[in-house]
Formats: sequence, structure tokens, C-alpha cells
Amino acid sequence: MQWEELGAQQCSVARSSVVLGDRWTLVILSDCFLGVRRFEDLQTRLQVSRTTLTQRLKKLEAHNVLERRAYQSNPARYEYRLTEKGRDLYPVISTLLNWGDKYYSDAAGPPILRQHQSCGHDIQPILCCPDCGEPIDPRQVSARKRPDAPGFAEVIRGPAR
Amino acid sequence: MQWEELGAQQCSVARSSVVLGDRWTLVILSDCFLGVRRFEDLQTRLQVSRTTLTQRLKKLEAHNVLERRAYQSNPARYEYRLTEKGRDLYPVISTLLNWGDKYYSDAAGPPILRQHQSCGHDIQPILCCPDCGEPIDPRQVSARKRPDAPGFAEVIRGPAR
DNA sequence: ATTGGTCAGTCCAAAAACTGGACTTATTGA
DNA sequence: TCAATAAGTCCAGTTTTTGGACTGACCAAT
Repeated sequence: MQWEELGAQQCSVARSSVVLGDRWTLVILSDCFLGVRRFEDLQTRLQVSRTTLTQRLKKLEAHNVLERRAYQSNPARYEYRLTEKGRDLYPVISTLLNWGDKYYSDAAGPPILRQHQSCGHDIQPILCCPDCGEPIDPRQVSARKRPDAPGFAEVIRGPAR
Repeated sequence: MQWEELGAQQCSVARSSVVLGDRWTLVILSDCFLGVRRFEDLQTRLQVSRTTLTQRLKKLEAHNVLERRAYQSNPARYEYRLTEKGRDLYPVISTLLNWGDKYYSDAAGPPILRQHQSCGHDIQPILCCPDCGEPIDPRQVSARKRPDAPGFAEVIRGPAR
């Protein structure tokens, strides 16, 4: 199966993977959330090859995750900014960061600290139910296929196996 | 930079990307969360090449995200189950699903529905502050380098630019 | 007793993606 | 005039991914 064909699948994760599923995209976006906007900065910080970085930025722009914008002319220079669609990836990056912090940080703790301005604490955001407000326990969430959805998602997890 | 070298970086997202950052891993894990456990099922559902699926499963096992377990002998047959570390990826997959649902689902709505058993609603989990309980607005979260952390994360986003 | 099916892979050659590094173009500051 | 900065492009070599055929052990039906 080719890269783009994956997007035709009846699964939102598969469709998202067309844009996000490679070695670099998530780290690039993570840097974007830290405020890094320029080609040179990204390249230096991430040590990604220039070719690959160019391709990723083009792809993210094509998918409306980043916006390429001139910050000067003569010579024209561009920076990359998160769009609304891009900013909506914050929960993904943030939970990924939590996971990496838990399993891959050294004894001294996570390399990046996040502070919630509203309450002042250093936090690792957690997943909650928007209806009842309780923290989500994965075993309390059952998945099922939307009745009229096409495709064969026959195996669907019920509650708390 | 080589695949594994990326893991040496001072960034939890970079380290996570060593395991998760490719075309297939996230969709494979997504299927695991739906209860799919067997090689043939994954291959048929995802249409991934057998070679790649083998490699991904081996990698996920090596990184302790999945556990390979015999469910019969003669002939030996194996299934793949999420470990605790794997289950801890639920928030990542779940927020990714939210994003895909928002930007890539058709008019009829998301292909997979998730129901919170505790309160009975179909939900899309949201990110909350574990301290004050409020939903997270990314602009209310500032990131900074842990003071003694090595590496050069010079550009760090302050609050609400 | 043979045939066909299931399952978890392995093996291969071709195609696609990624790599480091040199190069380009236009400007500014020393 | 020389060096530096910035956002890329270009190239040839390496690494990954691909589809599809194949394997080996069993089972169930003819």
C-alpha cells in the first residue's frame, strides 16, 4: 500500500498517519509548539537532513497544519506557523510528551517542564471525559463501529475486557 | 541522523518517535486498542506488508509496548498484547483519533464511536489539568527547560504569545 | 490419504524514502 | 571585499518499504 492510500481507510488514526506518521513530523511539530519557526532553527536543533525537512514542511503546509509566511522580503525569508488545525494537535504532542517523560526521561526528571498558568503548577495534562469530567480510564471506554460506517472493523473492543 | 540516534536527544517526543514514528506503528497500536491481537488479523485489516508488520511487531515487543504470547502450541501460534507501557499510549491514540475525527471524517461523523461506561455518553476525551481540573488551553501552558537539563532547548515558548 | 485451509511468519528483488554535504541566491555587517 | 546568514535545491549513495511467493506445522473434510 502506498503512503497516500492509507488515508482512504475508514479509520481516523490511519488518516492522521498519512500526515504525522514518520520519523520527523512529530518532533518538528513539537518544536513548533515550543515556538521554533524557522528552517535553520529546526534544522540545527533537530539535526534532520535539509532535504527531509523541506519535504516535511511542504507536506505539513499542504495539509494545512503549518502556514508558510514571509517575515521579510529581499531576500525573501519564510517562517512556519501552526494553523488552527496544527494547534489542535497540542493534545497529541502533549500526551506523547507525557509518555516519553514517563518511560524515557532520566532520573533527574523530564527535560521540559510545563506550567499551567491558570493554577501555577507544573503539570502533565491528563485525559478527561468532557461530559462527566472524570479522568479517563481506558478500560471504561468501549469502542464500536458507527452503525452505518463502511469498512470492516469487525473486531471492536467492548468495555473492560 | 540514524533512526536510533534520535533517541539520544534531550526531548521526550524525539525519544518516543524512535518507537512510534513511522507510517504503521500508530495504526497498529490503534488496532491493538480495538482488541486485535493476531498477525493475520492485523495484516488483513491494515493491508500492511507482511515484512513490515513483522518488523513493527518485533520492534514494539523489543520496546516493551507489546508482549508476544503463545495462545496455542503445535503449531505454535502467537498473539500480541499491549503491556502497561503500551496501554499508557491510550491518551496518544485517543487524542489522535479526536484530531482525525475532526479533520478527516466524512459528513456522517467519525467511523468509530467511543462510549464512556461511567456516564454513558459517546465522548471525545479532552485534556485537563490534573491539579486544578480545568480543560487545558494550550495558550495557558508555558514550557521551559528543566534548569539543569543538558542540550540546547534555547527557544522555549512562554505563556500566551 | 490426499486435498485444501489456517496461521505466523521468512525470503527476495524492485521501488521509494532518507542521508550528508556541496551548492545557490540575495542581503547585511565588518 | 570578505564573511556570515537564511532558505532552500541538487546529487549520488544508503536504508527502508513494498508485494508477492514460499515454508512448515497442523486440522478438517473428501
